[in-house]
Amino acid sequence: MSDRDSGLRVRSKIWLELDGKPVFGQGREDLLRLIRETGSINAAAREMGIPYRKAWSYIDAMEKRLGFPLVVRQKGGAGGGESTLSPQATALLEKFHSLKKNFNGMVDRKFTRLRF
Amino acid sequence: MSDRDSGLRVRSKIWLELDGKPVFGQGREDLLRLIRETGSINAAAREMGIPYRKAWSYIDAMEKRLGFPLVVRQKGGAGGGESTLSPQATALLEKFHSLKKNFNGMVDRKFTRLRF
DNA sequence: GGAACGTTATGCGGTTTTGGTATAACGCAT
DNA sequence: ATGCGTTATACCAAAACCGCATAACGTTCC
Repeated sequence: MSDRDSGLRVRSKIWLELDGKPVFGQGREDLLRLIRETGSINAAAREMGIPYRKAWSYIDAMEKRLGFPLVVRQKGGAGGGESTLSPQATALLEKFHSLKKNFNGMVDRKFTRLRF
Repeated sequence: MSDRDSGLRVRSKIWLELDGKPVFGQGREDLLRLIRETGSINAAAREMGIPYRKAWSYIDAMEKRLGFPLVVRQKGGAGGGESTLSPQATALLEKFHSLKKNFNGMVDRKFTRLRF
């Protein structure tokens, strides 16, 4: 190592775009995953530490861009309502997880250790 | 190919952080490079299609976080003034370029071609 | 020596985007 | 019917953004 560590760290991320606009990334993956676990948009938002409003607008924006439903919502009913993932959302989650896993592994091995 | 192309594209980027805060990435690299080429913050901003104000605040923020000068400015003088890159900025540019080249090559080969 | 010029540097309103709170709608259980 | 907790939306505040305007500066030209 000829370079002294200056504290600069290399970071990177991967996401999905549609027509040049971001549509799915780390934060959205976490959100969908928590909705699947908790069965509630509200609970998922709380657990992520973001306001419900933000979680809802995330979902709304994703669905509008993708053109198919990600979260099937039921308002009212037992417990006030609930939300589950659509089959397409589950599939997307699975594929993105695999993609991210490969990406992170590659990046960690080759780049993240670098110092400037 | 079992999947039909839905238009979703995989994208990724790499950048540098200091204390968990982003400090240098693609946009800043372009900016510094254009300043080196044109010898002017103003001209660089124009060429990037961003307001001078924004370019200036980019540089200011970077320098404050890094703790050393990136752009040596001279206001007044022949042509009204000029700006050149500090040796440290040139070094940073070179290192980041190399890093990005490796990163992009790897990503293009392994991920960008994927379709969802 | 003085005015002009183009650049750096900074301030200021108006505009748009984002965030958070408050409120309505809903439907099962009691 | 009433209560409850959720989804959904309206509304206002806060923050980021943009463009314009202005000042400071030093060489060049007259």
